[in-house]
Amino acid sequence: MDACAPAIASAAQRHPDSLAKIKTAARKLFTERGYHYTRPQDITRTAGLGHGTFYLHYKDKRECYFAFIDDARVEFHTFMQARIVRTNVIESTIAQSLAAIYAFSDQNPRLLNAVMADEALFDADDPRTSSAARRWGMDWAEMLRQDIPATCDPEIVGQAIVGAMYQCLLEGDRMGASREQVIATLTQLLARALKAQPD
Amino acid sequence: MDACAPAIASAAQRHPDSLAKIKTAARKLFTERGYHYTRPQDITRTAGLGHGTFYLHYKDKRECYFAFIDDARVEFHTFMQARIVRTNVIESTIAQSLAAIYAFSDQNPRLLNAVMADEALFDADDPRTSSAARRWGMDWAEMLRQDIPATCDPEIVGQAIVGAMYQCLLEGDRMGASREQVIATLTQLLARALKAQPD
Amino acid sequence: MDACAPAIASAAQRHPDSLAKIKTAARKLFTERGYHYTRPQDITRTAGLGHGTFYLHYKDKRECYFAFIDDARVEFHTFMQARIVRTNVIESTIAQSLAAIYAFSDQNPRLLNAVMADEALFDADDPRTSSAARRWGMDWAEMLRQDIPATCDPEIVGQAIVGAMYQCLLEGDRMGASREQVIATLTQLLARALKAQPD
Amino acid sequence: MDACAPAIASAAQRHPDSLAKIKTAARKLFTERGYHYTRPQDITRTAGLGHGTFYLHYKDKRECYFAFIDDARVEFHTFMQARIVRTNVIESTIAQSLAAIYAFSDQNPRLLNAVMADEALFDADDPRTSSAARRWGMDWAEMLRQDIPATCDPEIVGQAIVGAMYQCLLEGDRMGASREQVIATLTQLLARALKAQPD
DNA sequence: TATGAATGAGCATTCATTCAT
DNA sequence: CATGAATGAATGCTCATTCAT
Repeated sequence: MDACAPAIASAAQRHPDSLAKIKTAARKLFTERGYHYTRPQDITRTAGLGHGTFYLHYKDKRECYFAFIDDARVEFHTFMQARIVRTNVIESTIAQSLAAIYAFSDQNPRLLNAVMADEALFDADDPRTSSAARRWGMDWAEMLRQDIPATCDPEIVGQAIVGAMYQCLLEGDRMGASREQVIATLTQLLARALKAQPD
Repeated sequence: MDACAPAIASAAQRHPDSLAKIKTAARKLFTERGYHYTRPQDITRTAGLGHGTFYLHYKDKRECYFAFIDDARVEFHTFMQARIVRTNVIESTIAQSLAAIYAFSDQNPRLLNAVMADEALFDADDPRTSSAARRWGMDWAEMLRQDIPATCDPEIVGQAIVGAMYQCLLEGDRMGASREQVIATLTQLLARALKAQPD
Repeated sequence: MDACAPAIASAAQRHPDSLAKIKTAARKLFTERGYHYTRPQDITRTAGLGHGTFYLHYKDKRECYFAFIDDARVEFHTFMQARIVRTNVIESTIAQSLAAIYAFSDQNPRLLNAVMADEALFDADDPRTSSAARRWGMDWAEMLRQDIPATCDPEIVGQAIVGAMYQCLLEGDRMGASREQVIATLTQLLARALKAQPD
Repeated sequence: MDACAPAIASAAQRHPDSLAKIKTAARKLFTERGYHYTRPQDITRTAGLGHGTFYLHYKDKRECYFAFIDDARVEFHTFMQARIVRTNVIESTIAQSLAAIYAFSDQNPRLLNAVMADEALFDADDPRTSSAARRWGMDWAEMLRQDIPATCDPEIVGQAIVGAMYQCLLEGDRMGASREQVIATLTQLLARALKAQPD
C-alpha cells in the first residue's frame, strides 16, 4: 500500500504547473487560429495534458479566452510603459512608441489583434472589459495633456493616435512601406498635429 | 401577343426576390450576431423561406458571408464617395468625411465593423480582398496628394487618417464625448497634421 | 392572343418524348454511378428537361429505377436469345454464349451488374422480380435438359453455369486473362461437366 | 504494491469495449440493411453508446464500412481454410467446401453478400482491396493445380468454381432445391469438369 | 490533481419531392 | 405537358463538456 504513495505523490507533481502550460498553449492557438477555430482539446493536447485538465482551471472555453485576453492586455500595457520615456521632444516619444509596437508585434505575432479586438466575439451584453485600445489611448492622453491644444479633448486625441498607429501597423506590411518609413512618416504627422500652434 | 409577355415574365421567377430576402436577412444577422453566431437556418427563417433555399443561392455559409462583406464594402465606398466634396479647405473635407461616417454608422449599425474587419475569420491563405481600410486609405492619399508634405508617404498618411477616424468612431460613444466634439477635435488635429508647415 | 397558340403548341411538342429522354439519362447515370449517387435532378438535367418532368413519368425515384432494371433485363434476355443458336455441339453453344455476354458488356458497360444484382438495394420485403440470374439459369436448364445427367437438377446446373460465366466476366479483366483464354477455358470446363459420362 | 495494479489496469479504459460494441452493431446493421440504410447513429444506438463515440473509432461512416468488410473477408477466408481438407478425392473436397459455405451462411446470414460484393458502392477509383471472390478463386486454383487440365488457366477455373458455388447458394433457397440436392448436383458437376479426361 | 473515453445537442448541408406558373 | 424555385425532413459529423477512474 505504502508503495503506492510515492507514485501518487509524484504523479501529482508531474504537472505542477498545468495551468501555466495551458496558458501558453491557449495563447499560441488563440492567436494563431482565433477563438472559434481552437478547441479546448487542441489546447490541452498542445500543452501535453489530458482534456479534462482544462476544466480544472477554467469553467469553460470563454473563461479561458478572457483570461488570455486579459493577460495579453496587461502584458502589452506593461511592455509599452516600460519602453516609453517621456521626453520634452514629442517626436522622440512617438518614434519610441512606434518602435515599441513593432517590437511587441515581432515578439508576439498576431497578438495585437487580440489585444485590440473589440469583444465582438461575444454578445455585447457581456460585461467585459472594453478593448485595450481605450486604455492605451488614455495613456497617451495623460502623457500629452500639456501638449494638447486646449480646444482638444485629450481622450479623443489619444484614441486618434492609437487608431493611426494601429492601422499603420496592420496595413504597413501589406503596403510596400518599410518600417522606417512608417515610423518616420507617422512621427512627423503626429508631431505636427500635436505641436502647439505657432500663433 | 402582348397577352403572352406578362405571363412569361411572371413565370420566370415565382418569388423573384428570394435572393434579395436572403441578402437582407444575412446582412441583418451577420452584423447583429457575427458570422459564427448566425446559422444559415436563421437567415432563411428571418427571410421567411425554407432552409434549402439558402443553398440555391450560395454554395455554403462562407460564400454568403463573403458576398455580404463585398456588398457592404462597395456600399460603404459609394456612400463615402458620394458625400465627400473636395474643397480647398481641408477642414471641411475632413469634417464632411467624419459626418458621413457617422451617418453611415447610424443607418447601418455595426456594419462598419464588418467592412473594416481584417479577414481574420478565415485562414489567411484565403485569397480574399483585403480589408476595405486599405482602399479607403488610398482614397485619402489620392485626395490629399498635393497637401501632403513631400517627405511623407501618402499611403501611410491615408492609413493614419482612416485609423484615427475609425478608432474615434469606435470608442467615441464609449467615451462620454459627443459627436460634435469628436468631429471638431479630430478635424482640428488632422488638419494641423496635414497643413503645410509655415516655414 | 392567337400569336401565342403556335408557340404553346410547339412548346408542347418540343419534348414529345420526354420519357424516352429520361429513360436514356437514367440508364446512363444508374449504371455509371449507381442508385444512391444518382439524383432525379441529375437525370432530368442530363436529359435536358426540367426537374418536375421526372414526376410526370414516375411516382418516385424507386419506380424509375425499377423501370430501368426491368428494361435492362428484358434487353439482356432478348440480346442473349437472339445470339444463341442451339446446336448439337455443346461447346459451340457455350462459346457463343460467352461471346454474347462479352458483346453485351461492351455495348453496355457496367449494365450487367445492375441486371444481375440481387435487389439488395431495397428492403427484401419488396415484392420485386428476382434477379435476372434465375431466369437466365432457367434458360440454360431448358436448353440443356437432355444433356444433363439424370441425377442432376437442371435448374441447379443452369445456376452453376450462369454463376461461373458471370464471375469469370467480372474477374476476367482484373486477372491478366484475355477474353479468348476465358472463353476457351470456360467452354472446355463446362462442356466436360455437361457431357454425358462415357460409361 | 499489488493494490495498485488492478486500479491501473482498469483505469486504462473505462469501457474497454466500445469499439467491439460498435463493430458488432455495425456488422449487424450493415448486413441487415446495407450501407445506405444504416446511419452511424443507428450503429451507436444499437451498441448502446452515444453518437459521438462512433467518431472516436472511425473517421467517417465509410471507414467503418471498410473495416467491417475487411473483417468479414478475413473471417470468411479463415473459416473456409479451416474447414477444407485437401484429399485425393476431389468430390469430397468440393462437397466439404459447399457444406462450409452453407455453414458460414447460416451462422452469418447475408454476410456473404458483403464479402463477395464488388465495391460498387463507392467510386471505382478507391484503392480498395478487390472483392474476396478473386482470392477465394485463387485458393481453388492453388488447391486444384495438378488436377486441372494443362490447357486450362487455373485462375479462370478457380473463378468459375467460385461463381458457380456462390450463384447456387444465392438462388438455391429461391429455387425449391434442398441443400443436399445443391451439394450433390454441384459436386458431381464440378468433379466431372475437373477430372482428367479419360483419353 | 489528472485523465481521456464518452456524450448528445447542435451544426452545415443535401436531396427527393411539390406546385404555382 | 413542362418547368424549376422552393421546401424541410433527414443526414453525417463536430465539439464543448462531464465524470468514473
